[in-house]
Amino acid sequence: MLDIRAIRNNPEILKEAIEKRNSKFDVEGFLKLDEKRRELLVVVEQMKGKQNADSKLIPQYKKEGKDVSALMNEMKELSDKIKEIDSQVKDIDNEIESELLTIPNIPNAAVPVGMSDADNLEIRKWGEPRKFDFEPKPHWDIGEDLDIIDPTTAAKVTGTRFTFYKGLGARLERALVNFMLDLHTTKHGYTEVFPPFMVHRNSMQGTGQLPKFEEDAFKVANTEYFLIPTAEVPVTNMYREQILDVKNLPIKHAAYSACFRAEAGAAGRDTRGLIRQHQFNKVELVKFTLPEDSYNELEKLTNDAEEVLQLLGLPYRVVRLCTGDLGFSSATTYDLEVWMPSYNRYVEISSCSNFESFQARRAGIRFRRGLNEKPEFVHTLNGSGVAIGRTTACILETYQQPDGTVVIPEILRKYMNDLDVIK
RNA sequence: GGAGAGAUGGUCGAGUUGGUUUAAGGCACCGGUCUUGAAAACCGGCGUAGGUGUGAGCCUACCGUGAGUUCGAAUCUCACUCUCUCCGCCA
Repeated sequence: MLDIRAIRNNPEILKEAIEKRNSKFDVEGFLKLDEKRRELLVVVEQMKGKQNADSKLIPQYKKEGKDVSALMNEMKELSDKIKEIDSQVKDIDNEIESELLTIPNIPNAAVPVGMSDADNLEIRKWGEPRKFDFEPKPHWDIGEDLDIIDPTTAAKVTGTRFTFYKGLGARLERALVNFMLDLHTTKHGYTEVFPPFMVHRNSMQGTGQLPKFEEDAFKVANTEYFLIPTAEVPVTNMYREQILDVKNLPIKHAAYSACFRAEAGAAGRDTRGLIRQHQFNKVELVKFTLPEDSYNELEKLTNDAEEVLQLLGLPYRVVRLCTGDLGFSSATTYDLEVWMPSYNRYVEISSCSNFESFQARRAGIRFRRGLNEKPEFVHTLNGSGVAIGRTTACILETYQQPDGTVVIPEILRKYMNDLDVIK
């Protein structure tokens, strides 16, 4: 959510941001509404002032034995008028609030202007995609041949875009979770949390999934709960409606969770394999920082995620998302894209974003610089560190051998009983 | 799921025959006086949000959330949420 005063004082910035994002919003109409609200407020607050003052006279007059019926009548009339204007103000407030919730964040000035992912800017590359001297298989064939990934049974039990991991496949998935959590908690200084996998509506609104993108989420029937699309939601909302102690900043959390996404609108895309599932595993990194530190912390967070891929020996590149590809809540996003042999291109495996105060304002996450200072909004950041299912897919493809077996990356072996090959 | 108790500013806590409570008071915290320094004591300050004004300031709202009664609600009514205690069920 943006600061309404900032919009009022500088509407051009918002108009420009909306256009760059290739989005739509009636800024002028919004400002008119805001103006109308303030006009009404001036009137009604003055009336309330009179009401407060006059109502003090009533007990006084009564004590003096005066007749108060005329005054009472007068005040009844005033009260009715106040109620009427109050309800108008309330309607406008609700409208302003719901419009504010649909305005996307303002991209940082360094974000390249563009229409789609084709306009994203490559920042750096790490590693060389492997050259195969045999015909490499996609991970879904490797998984089926080794009997470690089984979407067919999942389709029978649940439906499409779900999978069973079996045997060493399940073990590999679990090894990756442990490896990533260990790396981030011991070497990078994040505190581990294990969050609820369902949250209520306000939390979804706090991080920006609602109200605009409800069709992307799974809602649990007969409850007001949503399955989390990412651990970002529960972990960021841990501190909602709270004033944080500046001494504790930055707060850094690493969280494993299953993630649930309806993937509405993705029909026909990535239908095979682990790339696009309704349920997948992810280790997420979340930070709460001082406003002046957030961009520096974004670099560090991105590096923390990159190290996962480096240690696993998976070639990747870092791109800076352009305005047209940037997520609704984000001011700046780096995507990590890992080389996926079956796709013959880089595929997103992590998304590291600085939301600045956008989520903090929605969720009411603040800090105070000093005891008598005004509370300010923190900056929130998060990034995948990294998506597990896509990592599994990439390992199977990258480390496959001509005989159909898969070499386990060195760093994972201690998480897999020192096994070196899946066969 | 059943029964009961509760929810007031950073924290503790008063206020519930509706009207000088204008949310008292304590603690914590901040500034000052005193002191070699500190403590104590004393004096002053100290919630959030919105509006308005060049400005000191002024006004309005907020006592878990949302409706309602009333000229007037922290206080009365209704619904809901959450917390605690006990019982039941359960991994």
